[in-house]
This record gives sequence, structure tokens and C-alpha cells, in this order.
Amino acid sequence: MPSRGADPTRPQLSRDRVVHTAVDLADEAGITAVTIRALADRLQVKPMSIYHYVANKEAILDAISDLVVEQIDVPAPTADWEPEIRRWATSARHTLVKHPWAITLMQSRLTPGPATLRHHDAVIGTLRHAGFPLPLVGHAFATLDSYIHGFALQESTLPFDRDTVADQADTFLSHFPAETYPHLADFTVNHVLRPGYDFAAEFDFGLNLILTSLSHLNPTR
Amino acid sequence: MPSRGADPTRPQLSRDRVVHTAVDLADEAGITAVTIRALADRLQVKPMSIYHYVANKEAILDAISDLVVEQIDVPAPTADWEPEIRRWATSARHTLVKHPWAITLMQSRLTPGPATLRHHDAVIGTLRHAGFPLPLVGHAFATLDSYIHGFALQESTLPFDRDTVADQADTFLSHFPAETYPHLADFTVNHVLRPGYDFAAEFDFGLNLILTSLSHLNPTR
DNA sequence: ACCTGAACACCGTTCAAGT
DNA sequence: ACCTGAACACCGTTCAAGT
Repeated sequence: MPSRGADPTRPQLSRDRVVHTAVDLADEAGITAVTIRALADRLQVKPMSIYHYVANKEAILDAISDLVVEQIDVPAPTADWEPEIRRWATSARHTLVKHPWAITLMQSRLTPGPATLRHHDAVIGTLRHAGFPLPLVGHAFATLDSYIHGFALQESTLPFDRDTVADQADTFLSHFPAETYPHLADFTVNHVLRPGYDFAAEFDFGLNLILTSLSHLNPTR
Repeated sequence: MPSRGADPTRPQLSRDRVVHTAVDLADEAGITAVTIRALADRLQVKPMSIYHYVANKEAILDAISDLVVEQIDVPAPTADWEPEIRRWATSARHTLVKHPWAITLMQSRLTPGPATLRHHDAVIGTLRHAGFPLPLVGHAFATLDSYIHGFALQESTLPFDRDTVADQADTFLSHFPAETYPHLADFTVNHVLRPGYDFAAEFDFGLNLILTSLSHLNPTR
């Protein structure tokens, strides 16, 4: 039994619990809320206990970004590469939007984790299996990855609530008068703020555009 | 003359000096190095003096991200939209790679600054001038912006030195054996680490792909 | 082995004071 | 008006100690 006044129902600390709690904290309150001290609080432990399972905060950030990558569906190496790459891209966007803090975090990690490596290997494998020569794999990978990450990055900072959209036309125009930004005002009022507009739907447009062009460039097609 | 022991050659503090020093600091040592206290040190001033020119740290971050956007070339509304959009995209990539910390910062700012608005207005204006209907403007803007930001994000975390490339093949293979990640290993050793490979050059591939597809979709073409 | 208290060098920021 | 000192509530982390 615990020697101090700690909750006796408290499960034993572990690296896994530290890392998963960090993900929860980031999802709920953003990556800035992930502090050793807040983590300790939630785990019903003192800050210093965490250092028994993790080298330092950097290691926690490495771990949680790799944990997010693990959730992304990996493409299978079939002859019909396009649906597989599409499934991967869509899953990547969904995962990154669910954990917006991960986008920047992944990029700032200097040493990729095992999930990231496995992930890269699968995408390259699928393209190679479909007959893409190495230079085209490079082109395709850079283009797709840039697009997916860039889109998720934008999407993660958009206003969510449908309710607020109605107010936005007014607040938008009061802050940014149509005289100063005529095209932006026109575009916002007559397109973005119209019912039925959904930024998330734009993802498929760009993805289709890229996949279609790539399929034309695949020599074995 | 200054009343205390401060350097008499020290120019008077101003919002402009605060903001520009913040950019220098971020360029030299990353965005995490931009602290009120470090800023004060470099400006030969005490931390609290800064608050006379700026509401808080958030305001500084807002200001420096808008300052970076200001450096991006804006497209002109000519009939021949493609070279203008290309010039804009290229300039955006260059600017963002020069100030890598700005990519994430721009996205995390909730209230866009005047430079950002003027910038968006110009891009939309160019596309409209070329005859793009509003929905296609939305598609084009989302796709291009995602691609540009995503590419710059990836590029900003790449190893720079040409010298280190030679060592990378060894360190890569020792950390990520070819048995575990066969396609990644093949791609890296036989393509990425070959002389002549330049990740920055990949930018033009994706940009051409997107611009070509868009020009086919422009009804007035 | 697992967990902790005290301490250190950092943060942003408030408030009351100096010139 | 412009600048500052002292103080507060936060950080990550080291080191020496507890059970």
C-alpha cells in the first residue's frame, strides 16, 4: 500500500501513462498546457516522479508526435495505388485535425520515431509497387506531404462553430471594410459565408488534382 | 541625457525597435528565444520598459508574423495570371524559409494583420481578374496556400549543410536498417543522398502540377 | 525500485514607484 | 512621458534525500 497520503486507487506510474496523459492534455488545452507540472497533477504524482519514466520534456514531445503518426492509416502495396494513397491522405488529414498541435510538433522533431519511419516506408513502397521511378516518388511524396500538412495546418486554425458563421459577416466587414479589401470582402461574403460552404470539402479538390496529375505521369499506367 | 547609468548612445525605445529586434532574435535563435527578458537585454533596457510600447507578448507575435507576410511579393491583377501567381508562390516560399518560425506563428494568430489581409486580397483579385469563378478561387486558394505552407514547413526542418550529407548515408542506415524499412532505405540511399538531389527543387514540380491543372479548369482560358 | 522536497535559473506580467 | 524594482505565479530540471 502507498506509504504517503496518496490515493490508494491510483495506478502505478508508467511511461505509457505519462505519454497518453500528455496527448489528452494537448487535445483538451493545447500543446502549451503540456507541462511537467500539469502532467504530474493529472497523474496524482509529484513533478519529479515523471523523470523516472522519461528523460525530459523533449522525450515526451517526441513520443506523443510519434503516437499521433501511429494513428494514421498506412497504404497497402497493391497494383491499384490511387485508392490506397487517397485512403492514406484522408486518414492523415483526419488524424492531424483531431490533434492539431501534432502538425508543428512533428516537423520540429529532429529524430523521427519508429511510427514515422514505418509510415514513410509504406507510402514509398506503395508508389514503387505501382511502378513509380525514384525521381517521381520524390516528387509525389514531397507534393502530397506538403499538401496534406499544409491543409491540416490551415484547417486547425479555422473557426468551428456553425453558429458563429452568421455573426462573422458583420464582424468581418466592420474590421475589414470592402473599400480596403474589395476582393477579399467579395469572396468572403459571397462564397465563404454562404450556407453550404465547407472548408474541409476543399481537401478533396486539391487531392484529386494532385492524384490525377500523378497518374498521368506514371509510366506503367 | 539619460538619468541612469545606461549607455547614452542607446537610441530611444519604440514599438518598431521592439518588433524588429524580435524578428532578429527569432531568426538567430528560434522563436523560443524571443522572450521579453531577452528582448530587453538586447535593447539595453529593463523588461518592463517593453510594455510601454506593446500590450503583451501576444501582440509582439502578432506584429512579427505580419511583418514577415509584408515581405512576400504580391501578385498583380493582369490577364496573364499564371506568372503572377507563380511569382507570389515562389516569393512566399523564399520568405517563409528565411523565417521558418513564421509558418506556425502565422497559423496560430487568430486576428490577421493588415499585411495578411492585403495579401489575401491581392491573390483573390488576381484570380478573379483572370476569370476564375468564386468556387474555383476557393479551390485554387486553399490548394496553393496548403501546398506552399506545407512545403515551407517541411523544408524548414531539413538538414542544410552539404558536408553532412556524406555522413548521413551511414548514420541513416545504422539507425534505420534496410531490413526494417526497405523502401525508405532504397529511396534515401539511391535518390535523396545522391549528388544533385535538391529538396528545394521539388517545389517547382508540385507548383507546376497545381498551376497546370488550374489553368485547364479556368473557363475563360 | 519508486517517489519526493528543496532549490535554482528561468518565464510573463502586475503594481507601485522613480525621473 | 518614459523607464524601472520588487514581487508573484508560473516554467524545466538537478541533486540529495526519503520509503
